Amino acid sequence: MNARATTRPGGRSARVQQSVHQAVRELEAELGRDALTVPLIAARAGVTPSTVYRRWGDLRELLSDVAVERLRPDTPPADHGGLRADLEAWVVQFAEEMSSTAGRTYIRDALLGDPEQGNAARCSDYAADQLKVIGVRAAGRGEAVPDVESLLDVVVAPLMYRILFRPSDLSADFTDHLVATALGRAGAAPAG
Amino acid sequence: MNARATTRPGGRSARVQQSVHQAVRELEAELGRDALTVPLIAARAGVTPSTVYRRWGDLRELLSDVAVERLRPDTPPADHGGLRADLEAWVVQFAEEMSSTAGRTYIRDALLGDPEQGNAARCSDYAADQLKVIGVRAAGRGEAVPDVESLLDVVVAPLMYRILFRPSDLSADFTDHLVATALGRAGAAPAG
DNA sequence: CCACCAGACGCAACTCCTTCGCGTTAAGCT
DNA sequence: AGCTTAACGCGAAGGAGTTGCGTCTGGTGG
Repeated sequence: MNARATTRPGGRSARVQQSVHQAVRELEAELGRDALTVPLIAARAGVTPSTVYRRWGDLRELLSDVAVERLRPDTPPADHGGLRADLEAWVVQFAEEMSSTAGRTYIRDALLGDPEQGNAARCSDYAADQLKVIGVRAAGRGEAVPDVESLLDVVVAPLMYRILFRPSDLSADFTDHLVATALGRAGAAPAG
Repeated sequence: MNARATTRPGGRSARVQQSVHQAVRELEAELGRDALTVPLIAARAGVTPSTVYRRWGDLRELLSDVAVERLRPDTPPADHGGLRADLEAWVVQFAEEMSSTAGRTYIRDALLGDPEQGNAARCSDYAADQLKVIGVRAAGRGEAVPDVESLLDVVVAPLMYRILFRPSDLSADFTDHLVATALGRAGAAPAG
């Protein structure tokens, strides 16, 4: 669950990680993200700051780990009876989560605090997994489904690009346009 | 040139900004990016650390400004006599620059140190400007050109998404596939 | 041309984050 | 049960980040 391979996963190490992560979430809710510091988190978690520094190396890496956890979807995508409906619903929800202030902060934290980019890859895997579930379900209905690769390129990538680089050019029906493009049918005009 | 509007652009302020930016570039080349600190940069620039903190507020915001400068293209896109050739050449060069270690670092810095995301938007504008030049040139030849919006969605976004979130799935001929898709002709299979 | 005003900088002191060495504890293994 | 080693606690030292105050520079109105 941590970016660094916990060579000794049992017992105390797991408890420390658990309590530190929980401390981050609590303090973030109470004081706001900008007020977070390693000594503060360590005190809340009941450990010494040096422990946090040794395990995570940096406040940003710790926040990156926590951010990835919060970006992990907790439920499989909803079933609306058809590929297009499933995709549209999923993209709308995904866009709302990711473009919110909190979502953008989590994305940035996940991207930034991880030199190996393992956490960023995990974020993409979360989306790919969700899309795969939708695809398998549609295939079970006999529908023709685009592969996950192209969905990532055509739907997820443009959405994330706007969230990260062009926040002013993100509108509601842009998501519909993306799904329409992905399914090879003309949809709403690009909303930008 | 700075993210914050320099209310007093003339004279001393401009000199300070100039010397600080140059100090960042020098020290980055000499010691590496991770060794940069505000006091170090300030000493090299011949100013006090408090000046840097007051103007930029943070090391990350300063690095963000410098990163955006380095991401700005210094030359217009090369003319290869046709839209497809121009696009392919530009995408290849863009991909090489952005996916390099230095390029990724600059992108991350630009994204990170800027709460307003103004620097990130400027990065996107750089790419849009280059694409626009290519488009205008092609239109002058009488070629049909896709608009910049769709090029950003179809070419730039998937590329940046892989660079940021899926660094392992980025291959050389992926760029060819992107251009082929953008120009509405089947190209190489997705390389990933 | 001169005086005034405001923003920017230098200086210095203070807070606290960050690092590191060393001793202790606990988890995994035989 | 005993051993090995990774992980944690503790404390000290160094350095980054912050702030108040005085000074200086550059823009502005008389």
